Amino acid sequence: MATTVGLIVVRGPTETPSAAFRRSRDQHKEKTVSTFLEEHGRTHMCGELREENIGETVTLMGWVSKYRNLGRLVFIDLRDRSGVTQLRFDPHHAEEIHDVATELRSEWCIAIIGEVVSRGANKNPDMPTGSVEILPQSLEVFSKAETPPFVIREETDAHEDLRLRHRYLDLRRGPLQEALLTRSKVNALTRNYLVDNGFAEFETPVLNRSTPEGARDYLVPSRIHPGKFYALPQSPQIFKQLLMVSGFDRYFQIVKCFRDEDLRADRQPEFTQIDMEMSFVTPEDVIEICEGMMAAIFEGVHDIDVEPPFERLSYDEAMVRFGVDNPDLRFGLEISDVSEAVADSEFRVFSGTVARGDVVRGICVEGGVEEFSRKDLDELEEQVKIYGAKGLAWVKIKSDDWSGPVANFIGDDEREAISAKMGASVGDLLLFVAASADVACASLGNLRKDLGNRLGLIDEDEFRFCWITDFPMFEEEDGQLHAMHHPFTSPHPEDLDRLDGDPLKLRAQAYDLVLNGHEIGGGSIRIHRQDVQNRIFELLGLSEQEAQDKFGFLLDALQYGTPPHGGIAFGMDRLLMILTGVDSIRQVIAFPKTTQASDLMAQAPSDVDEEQLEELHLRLIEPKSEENSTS
RNA sequence: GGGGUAGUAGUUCAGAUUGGUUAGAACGCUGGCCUGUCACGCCAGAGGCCGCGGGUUCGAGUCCCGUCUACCCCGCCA
Repeated sequence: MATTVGLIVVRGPTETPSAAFRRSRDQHKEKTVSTFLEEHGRTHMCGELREENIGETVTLMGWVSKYRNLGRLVFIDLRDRSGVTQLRFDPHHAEEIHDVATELRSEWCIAIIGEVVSRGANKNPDMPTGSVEILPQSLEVFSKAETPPFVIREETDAHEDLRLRHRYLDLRRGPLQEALLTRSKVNALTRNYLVDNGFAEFETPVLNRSTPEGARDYLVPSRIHPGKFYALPQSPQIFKQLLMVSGFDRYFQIVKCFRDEDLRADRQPEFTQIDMEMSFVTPEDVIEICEGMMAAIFEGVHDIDVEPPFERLSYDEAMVRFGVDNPDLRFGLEISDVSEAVADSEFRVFSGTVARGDVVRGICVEGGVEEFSRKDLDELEEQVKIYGAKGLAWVKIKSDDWSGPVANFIGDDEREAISAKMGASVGDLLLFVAASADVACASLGNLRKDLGNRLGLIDEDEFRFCWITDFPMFEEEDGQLHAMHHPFTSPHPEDLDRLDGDPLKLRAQAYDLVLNGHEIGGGSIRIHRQDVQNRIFELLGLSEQEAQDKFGFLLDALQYGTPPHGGIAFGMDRLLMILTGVDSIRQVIAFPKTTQASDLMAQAPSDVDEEQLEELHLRLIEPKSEENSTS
């Protein structure tokens, strides 16, 4: 076989590296097109060679991952998305190729043709391909590489902003490759499952009309209609309901959604939903389909059985026991309400709080007496203050007595009642928050999650699903009602004839799917009757005219024989974050944005030309901020 | 809008309490040596606007003020 040698920098004795690089680049221009790919096809991926391939001549293509020169013997780890194979360049086998190999550097993109041989006694048991190596007979350099700004290997300690600036390099690393390939797999599993269950995939508009409800919209100015704007969808909610009106029966879409709100580790301005809607269904039907879908995804990705049906909790029960509507059920540390037990307490903070109609709730940390120093407890107090708690009262139950700053104010009868309520015994640490129910829930609910992490109570390999049901229809803010889910959510059937009672007591036919403490999906049965829809708008303080202005086309559609329908949407990014065991959704998105909604690689958002603004009938009112002094 | 953490070689960090001659280490990079490495090893070398701007001072990486960027959180996200 002829030896092909492609673009190789062989540096002259007095030549600088950059001069050598330029010279070889210029030489490469003469050889305008490599004919390597016309003559040779890839026969294997780098991660798949095993002992049974010994003796075969293979063609591999990939990147130089690691270079080890032992003098006359050169080893190179060649990497592609499937893994790594070791190449051995030995002057005994091919002198010319060996000389060329000594010039290779990290991240050059190359192809080799060579024989698979056994490593004999030099096997590497830590590599899947560790019992074989390749003796290359020919080598083609497709392209050389500058030294990357950070080393491309499985584990990196480079800061995230640097990696985001060079995302295409970060994405060469194994963990990110796996995450994105898992993402692709979940896409395929989802489509297969839903299509098999009678769902059809439809696209809905991205350029849409702005609706004032909900999150802040991303707006797109219209060139053709001066002064008017499209909005990017926060979700395809109304369109999927219209598809039900049209009779498509079962719809799904894997779709980008946009919300212009502040970011978090699990929130990006553009994110992907698995969006579904079904006609003629009860919540049970939706839940069953979703459980089947989760089972298919988890079996396909991790080969594990998540064992539906999943546990269910009402919203009220979740809030009382766990303080949040997205409880992590992988550990205990449940919250107890001790308001009654401390109503007459000598400790005024407790009794005063109860007298005001607020609550005293606590968490019993089994065996926590030894675990927590005064400093630790101060830290925990800081944690609850974030959520508005004034303080964190604590008591250590030691064998002889209760200790802690407030212990003296708690009488014997009270102690007995508290212990009974919290299931406390000697050696336990009791933590209390006295506050409004909202603050007590938020502070203790989040404290509980912190404690679960801190005490190592969480089995990272466990996937614990839970449905939260019976959400309130409305929440109140400054005397104004807001829809908790969205204004098209149907009231609970048992509450339908109580629409004239206290609206805050109305329950919705809404359900969230929670996995390991993250809300991964939420949906509801929708209102399909116009009279009910009008009543809900009324409760929300929307006049008929306003409702018509905002949602007129949906209301019109409801007049033409609407099937009962309902659906759900899953947060694909959050689901993947849990599936791949990472702690931010940036790690499962190919090109994510920073917490300031910037793309550090593409440098978006950016300035635009005056002419573009003009065409769009826009004028900037803020003076342009000066260029960043750091950039 | 608010709270917290960080920013010093290409990278990850030390140096900061106590302002003082020439700002260090590791990894990476470059060169040399090395035939079984796989975090290869050994030797040598290059590499710095101490985020940016201002102030205090005889003198600032270090003290003060402002500002920018990244990350985490509260608010916000039907």
